[in-house]
Amino acid sequence: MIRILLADDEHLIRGAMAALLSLEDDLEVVAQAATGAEALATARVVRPDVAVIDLQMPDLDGVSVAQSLATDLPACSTMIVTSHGRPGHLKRALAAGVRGFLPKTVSSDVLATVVRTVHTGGRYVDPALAAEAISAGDSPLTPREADVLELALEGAPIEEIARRASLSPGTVRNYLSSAVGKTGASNRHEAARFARARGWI
Amino acid sequence: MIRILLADDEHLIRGAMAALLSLEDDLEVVAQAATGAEALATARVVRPDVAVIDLQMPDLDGVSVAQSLATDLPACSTMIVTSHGRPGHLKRALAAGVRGFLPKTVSSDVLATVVRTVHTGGRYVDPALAAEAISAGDSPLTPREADVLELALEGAPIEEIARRASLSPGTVRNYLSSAVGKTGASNRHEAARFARARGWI
DNA sequence: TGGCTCGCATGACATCTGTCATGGGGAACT
DNA sequence: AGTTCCCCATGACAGATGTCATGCGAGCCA
Repeated sequence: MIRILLADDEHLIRGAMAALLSLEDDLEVVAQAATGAEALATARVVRPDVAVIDLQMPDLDGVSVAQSLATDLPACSTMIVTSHGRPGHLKRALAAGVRGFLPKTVSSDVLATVVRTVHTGGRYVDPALAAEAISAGDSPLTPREADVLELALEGAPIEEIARRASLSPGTVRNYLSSAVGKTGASNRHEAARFARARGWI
Repeated sequence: MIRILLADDEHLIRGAMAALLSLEDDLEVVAQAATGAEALATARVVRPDVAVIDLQMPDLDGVSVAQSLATDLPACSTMIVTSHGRPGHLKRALAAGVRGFLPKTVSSDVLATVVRTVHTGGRYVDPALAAEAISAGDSPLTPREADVLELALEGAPIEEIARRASLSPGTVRNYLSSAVGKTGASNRHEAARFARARGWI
């Protein structure tokens, strides 16, 4: 019997997935969580065999949870399911030791199969997401460029970005300018959206 | 027996919800669809009692589907479930004749209950979403302001917005300026995000 | 040690944007 | 008929932004 921890902030989805996984004879949902923190806390207590975690949750995102789980409970295999899969997430997830990565568009038997796969030490990444990740390529942004661009996402003026990044406005402008050049965008907002779509920030 | 049509682009979610609804004795999922168009076509054939539709789908969004269903199949009650509920959506949905509006954070028995409620002619709107919609208030934007702001969402420069809206750049700047004033933002990008969050565009 | 890249910063310049004043035409309401 | 609002547009000005040249120090690698 494979013991599963299920984490998803959407109660309906979580309950439904639990119902669905429980239909399988060899799978058992032993715990559920609605937030990242809750998932971590619960996992430490119930020590599941497999953790199925939603990528986007109110507090910690799925990748952070996976990272903590990897060190806390090395015996527990983590897999991530997501609605909107961005290439960067996949890369970060794999780096965090995630063994399975699926979009929610897959069918339920795929989910069950992957649970079994990761439990036996295997890996599974959705082919479509993998292809996307490869075609998106590596981020050409330097770490600081990515930082600054991320702060620019919400449309804040440069001065505020500078404050939040503890940089001078001139430096911020340089980074943004460089990022705009690298993305082929015509201004920082477009660049920020572009980088976001690629999962670079 | 209440006959249900289920539409959601996420296969996993759809299957899981179907499994969950089928656990209820008086509910039966008679059809599923992965896109808005598919949902419409299927509904015309199977004539369900209740249509449970996801708000965001690849082609038509849930509200458009609801609108078509309302004229095509007046006997069919439509309800919408969504991950990211924005006030504007709720308003549009109610105007389109939707009888139920739920976030996916609700529990499964609420879903089943609401299916029964709308089937007997009742209405149900998630209290939290309703409160949000009320507090967000009506859009203060004029139609053209909203148009222009929407085009500004992706971060395009003014000149491109002007071309796409068939306006002069000066006019675009005026609308944006007005919108920025009304939203209390400090630039058009922030204003666009703000308006989007409110469901105004 | 000498390049190399990166982080950080400044200054100058051209362009883009936000703001304001102004005005004409049309629709709606009083 | 007058008032008010919205749509559309122009012009002018200040401030924000994008671009470029330039510089210094730190870390990395051959």
